[in-house]
Amino acid sequence: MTRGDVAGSITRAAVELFAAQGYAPTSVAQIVAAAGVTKGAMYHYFQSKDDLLFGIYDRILALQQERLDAIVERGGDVEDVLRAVCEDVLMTSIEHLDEGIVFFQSQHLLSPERRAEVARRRRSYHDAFAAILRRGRTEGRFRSDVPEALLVAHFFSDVHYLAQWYSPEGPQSADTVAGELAELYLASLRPTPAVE
Amino acid sequence: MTRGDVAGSITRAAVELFAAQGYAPTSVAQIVAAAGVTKGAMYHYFQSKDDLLFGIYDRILALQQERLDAIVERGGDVEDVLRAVCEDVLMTSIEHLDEGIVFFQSQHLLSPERRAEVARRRRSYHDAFAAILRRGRTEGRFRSDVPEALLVAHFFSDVHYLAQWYSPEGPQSADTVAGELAELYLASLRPTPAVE
Amino acid sequence: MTRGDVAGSITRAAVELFAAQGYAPTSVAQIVAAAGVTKGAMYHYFQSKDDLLFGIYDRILALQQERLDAIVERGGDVEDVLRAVCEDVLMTSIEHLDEGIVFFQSQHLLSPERRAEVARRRRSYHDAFAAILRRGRTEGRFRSDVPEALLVAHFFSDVHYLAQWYSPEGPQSADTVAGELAELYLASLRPTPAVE
Amino acid sequence: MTRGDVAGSITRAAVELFAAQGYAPTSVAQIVAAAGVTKGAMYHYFQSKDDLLFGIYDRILALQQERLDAIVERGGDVEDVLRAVCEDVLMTSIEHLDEGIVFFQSQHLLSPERRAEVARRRRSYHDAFAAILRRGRTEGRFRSDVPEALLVAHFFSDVHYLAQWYSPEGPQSADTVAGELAELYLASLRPTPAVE
DNA sequence: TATGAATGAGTGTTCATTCAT
DNA sequence: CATGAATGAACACTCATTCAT
Repeated sequence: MTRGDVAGSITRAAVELFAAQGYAPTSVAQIVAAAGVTKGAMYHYFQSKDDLLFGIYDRILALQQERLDAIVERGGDVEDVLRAVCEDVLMTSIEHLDEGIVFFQSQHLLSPERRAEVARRRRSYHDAFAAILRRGRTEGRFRSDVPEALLVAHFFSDVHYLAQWYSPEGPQSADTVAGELAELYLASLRPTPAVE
Repeated sequence: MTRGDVAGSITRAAVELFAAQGYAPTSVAQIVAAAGVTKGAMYHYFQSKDDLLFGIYDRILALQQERLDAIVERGGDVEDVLRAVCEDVLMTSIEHLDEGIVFFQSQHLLSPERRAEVARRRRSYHDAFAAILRRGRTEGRFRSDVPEALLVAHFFSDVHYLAQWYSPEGPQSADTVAGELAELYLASLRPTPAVE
Repeated sequence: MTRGDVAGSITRAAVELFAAQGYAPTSVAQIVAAAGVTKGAMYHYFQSKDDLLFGIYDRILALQQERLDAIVERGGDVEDVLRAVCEDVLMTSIEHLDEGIVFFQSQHLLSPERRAEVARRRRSYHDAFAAILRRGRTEGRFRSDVPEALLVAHFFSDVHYLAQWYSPEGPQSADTVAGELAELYLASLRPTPAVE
Repeated sequence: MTRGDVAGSITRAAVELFAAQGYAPTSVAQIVAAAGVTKGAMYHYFQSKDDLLFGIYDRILALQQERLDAIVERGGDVEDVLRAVCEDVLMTSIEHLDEGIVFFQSQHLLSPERRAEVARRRRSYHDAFAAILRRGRTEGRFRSDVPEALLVAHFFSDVHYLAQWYSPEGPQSADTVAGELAELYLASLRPTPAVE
């Protein structure tokens, strides 16, 4: 392994182990053994086990915010933008299933300060998502009879839940699943006929 | 506390602590202190910390299966049945938010045998839910262009996610949220117009 | 089980378990389960786990002292008496192999007072044995060139060791082994030729 | 204590405590206190309390096998060889009385795998001893009217029993006792007169 | 006599982290 | 940069014994 990739291989080993066993039951000894380095080396690159965990959150949050910003930047028809965002988030989540498992399972194990930091960044991410919904509602394209927060939650629940049931080895490809879930979400957003 | 409720008070304390801090970081000492009993007493009623955790799963699984069975038993229009089931599951989940947090966060910490037992019972629960979807599709009431498993996941994702965002102290009542999420779900199930 | 045999069945279960696993690793719960009684019942008949252990020593010591006294009482040629004693001790030990294991393995686990009591009674037992040796030496029948205590130890070592190697399922019967070991012992006692 | 002797001082403390109180009643806390180290240090060098116990067996078994092999290697008159072996085993046992106590008292407390390993090595040690007996019998020097296994047991019973009665503070020196016990053993091995 | 829930001090063991080298 | 011996506080769990019934 080339120098400089030490931190990377430690992070990779950590994600895999945290996803498989959970954060708490995974010992630092297991991580360094899996990464093929010594404890001393790990503590050279990371200040603590918590640091390792936060690093995972940091990467995912940065990645997702960046991708969403890029799509919004491109502009276009609001439904097209939303569909693109949804499919992209879903695809990205499927590509990083392990990180997703860790993300949703271990939030409460972060140190309080870092949990707050993660919450802040997720909120700002959800806000960017909500802004698209708001635009669609203003344009009369999305239903306005349910609270915005609930619509946001309704989408991210699918993202969250992917790791619980989706398997890359299963019959459905990642794009298919991403497309279908996005479609279901958009279907539920369409304004209901006047009578309803 | 009345005599005989020792096991109950231990379980209640455990649910609360597991939900707030996670299973692993919660010590048996904390649980018994919160329940106001001694370690010895706890180990008189439960064989292990894992036993305590499994007890929580056991109760939720039994409760949910029972409620779903009762609604299906009553019969009626398929959409009405499905809406009733969805609202009931969502309401029940809101009433037991702590248990829900524990349920989805700590599955991997159960002993392997018990994890398998939980998986088996959840599968049978999801199967009963899927049977309703199947009936609706046969009757032409629900869309047939996405896999059944994905539709099941699309619903339970909302149930799962409730604990992540819903707060009883928030502006929305439990029934409102349950009604709205059920409505969004049913909206996404309706057959798409021919042109789509 | 008839009333009054409760203590007996507890003792039997205890001997078996102590012999198989040792005193310390055997829990009171195991003993009462094996005996088919409750803890309360056990503590009705025995004051403590130590009491149970001492009961085993008490029975063996009483039995052996009694048998040795009876044989000495009968009198006769000193070598015949000694041979009879040796064979009897060996036979009795084979009949109570489990008790023997417990006896030699768990002495140090008795409470100090009881350990002293056991030591006292063993000493008096060994003294009675030594008295026979002394008579044989006085009569010029046994060698006098080694300390008496060593001759006593040389015999009881065989008794002690039986449980380490003898199996009732093995090829040799109890009497054969008892006879052979007694013979070896007596052979080593015979005065050495003048030249030595 | 010089650095690097940590493991040694732990082992020494353990032998002493195990011999005095038995394995089970001796706590790891007692051992580390006696050795003047912390629990963490102990668990750095030993995987478990059982590991500590097995280490004691391992050393004795290796030492004894080695010494016996060396004596046999030298060759010579069979009775001289046997006497040398017996005296050496007895002397070594007296020099390591504590280890001997632990050896015979705590075998059943080893983990099953390790108990099997100890049994295997003791058997091979006894086999080497039996080979000398066999040679003596073939040469007509030792009696052939009792089973070989019983002759082996008859010797090791004395070794085993030493810790029960011999005290270095007593009147007899180690060599005297070793010499006398070896002599008694050899006396019992000599062929009986023709009439028998 | 007998029960069994309850005690509480104690057990062996783990583990994130530190620090002299 | 990296090591690995050492720390020490915490952990889940056990168990002989008691006592109200």
